[in-house]
Amino acid sequence: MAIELSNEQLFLHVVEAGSFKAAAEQLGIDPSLVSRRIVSLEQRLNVKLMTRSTKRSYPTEAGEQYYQGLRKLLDEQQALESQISQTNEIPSGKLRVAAPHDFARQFVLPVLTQMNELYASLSIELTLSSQYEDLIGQGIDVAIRVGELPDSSLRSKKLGEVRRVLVASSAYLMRKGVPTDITMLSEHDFIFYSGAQAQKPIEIGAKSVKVQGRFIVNSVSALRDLVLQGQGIHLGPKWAFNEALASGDVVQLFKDQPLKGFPLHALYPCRAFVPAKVRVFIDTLYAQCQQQGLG
Amino acid sequence: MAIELSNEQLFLHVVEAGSFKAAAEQLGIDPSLVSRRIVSLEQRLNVKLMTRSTKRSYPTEAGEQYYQGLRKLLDEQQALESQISQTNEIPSGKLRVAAPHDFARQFVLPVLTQMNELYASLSIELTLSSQYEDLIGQGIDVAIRVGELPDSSLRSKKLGEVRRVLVASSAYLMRKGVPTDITMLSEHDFIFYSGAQAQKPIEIGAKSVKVQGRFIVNSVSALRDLVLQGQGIHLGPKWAFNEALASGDVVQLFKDQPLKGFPLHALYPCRAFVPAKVRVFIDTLYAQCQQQGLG
DNA sequence: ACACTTATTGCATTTTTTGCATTTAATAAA
DNA sequence: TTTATTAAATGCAAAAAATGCAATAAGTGT
Repeated sequence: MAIELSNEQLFLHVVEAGSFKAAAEQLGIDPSLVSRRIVSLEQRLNVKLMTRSTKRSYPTEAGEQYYQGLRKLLDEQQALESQISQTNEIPSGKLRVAAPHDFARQFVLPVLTQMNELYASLSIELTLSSQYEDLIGQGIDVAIRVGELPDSSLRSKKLGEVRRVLVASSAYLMRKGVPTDITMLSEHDFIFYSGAQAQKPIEIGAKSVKVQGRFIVNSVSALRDLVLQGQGIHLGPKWAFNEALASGDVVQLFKDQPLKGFPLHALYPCRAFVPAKVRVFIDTLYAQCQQQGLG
Repeated sequence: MAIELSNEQLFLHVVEAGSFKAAAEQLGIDPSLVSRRIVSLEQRLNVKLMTRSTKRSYPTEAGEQYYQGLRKLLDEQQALESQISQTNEIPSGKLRVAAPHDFARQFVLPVLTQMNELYASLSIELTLSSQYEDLIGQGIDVAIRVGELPDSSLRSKKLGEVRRVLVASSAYLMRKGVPTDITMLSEHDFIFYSGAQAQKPIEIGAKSVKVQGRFIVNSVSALRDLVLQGQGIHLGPKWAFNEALASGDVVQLFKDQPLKGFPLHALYPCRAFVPAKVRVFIDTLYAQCQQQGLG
């Protein structure tokens, strides 16, 4: 069986498969061929790319660098070729997404599972994290970010606006009383999401009020649990509380007063040709966000 | 003789050589081989890349797109490989520079001739123009820009600051009188460079004065000729008048008053790995600018 | 229409690629 | 330390491809 891959593409497979043999099996070729071609690549570059061992073969430092760079370049080349050959580009290869945990569960996962079903030759790696500042450039294709954008040399597409709500459980309000004026908030127990916004004064309309609380948690779902348990008032993303609001478990305070929302962005590397997998993912996620009320 | 080029690289050669035969001769291979490999590439992409003819063969529209994209990607891959293999990267391939005419003659050309002598496998294409807004992305590797940067998705490196001087010939001043106060400038004949700055009030120190004139020219050297011929006062880049000032043909007015300069930038596409040819060019040009008093 | 140049095709040859069987090397268990 | 196990490298022969030469076809300019 002939091989239709270049040595460089084969190298990517080997790194991702974790061993020469695994790569050979996935591609239906002889392991010796994999070995020979990697050696040939190493000789051309005059650098050892893989550290061989029985259990697993790892890329060397140079190999890791080469892998990261090549993956982008070859993805981009594929995008270019799809474009010029007027082929409907089909997402393929490995799509690596980084997103905040709770947002991802609600918005990203459905998109990824849909893409997974739709495109047979696509594999997916989802990194859930709240700390992925500089993950791009380390192999992440798309990162989702809530809040103002930092500088960065990345491209961005605005997916929508995260509206925020001030919520508390009816049990809590029963116990502590319903604040009828914004200034009354300072007398209440607050629950904060960690990060820049935590413990900052809350701005509602033109007014600003300093609030207090003892819980700071970096998980939206954990915060929702705390709210439902009546631990206090929380200023959080509307999407996380839609259900609880509908069921009446949670009450929205100052419903008619405007609260500043957060912009929501997809960040991806700046390149001339954006691979289909990235484009389709962002487009689908955008549609998803619009549809679910993050317009 | 074996060929060490991929079909894609060969395609770049063919486009640049202008015909299959020329490419074959440059590479020391048979023209039939060139033909076959281009056909093979066309079949893989399912698109006709070249329009064949006897005298010259041109890329089709798809071919042109593919050429532009590939050139960048392969340059970048080469930069990546040089980096990981710790090879001192040697500038090679085609370096395409766009720069304003007169600035290029004084600053860019020396750098390019030096690079041309230093690097045997480098070829150079210099586009002299004052209108090259969006040339990058159309095959230009580096563009030089005087003045404030527009937005753009390009990377930039500040090369220096173009200091400006207010100059006139002694003959002109003899005839029209030497302005001793800034407000007196409004009574003089001015010569303008075309563009945004033309005919705008001149700001010297804290003062601003509206000036008049009938010449607007988009050439620094032509403007210098006009100044030398005593046609009027000109606010122009200092570097263009250094010689004339030293020889006394031209007199600098309000020498001790600060005049706002223009920033000078090199713009180049945003990519993960900047090819050696681009890096070396910018670095050398930077040194050149610093040395010639554009710090 | 003719001369001339370039691209393409047929074919024989050389070179490279590939898989199988085997050897070598490395890790893990006894 | 020895042994069992698994992966990577190597020798070799078969298969596939890449290549150059010579001949043909196609396009350009006179």
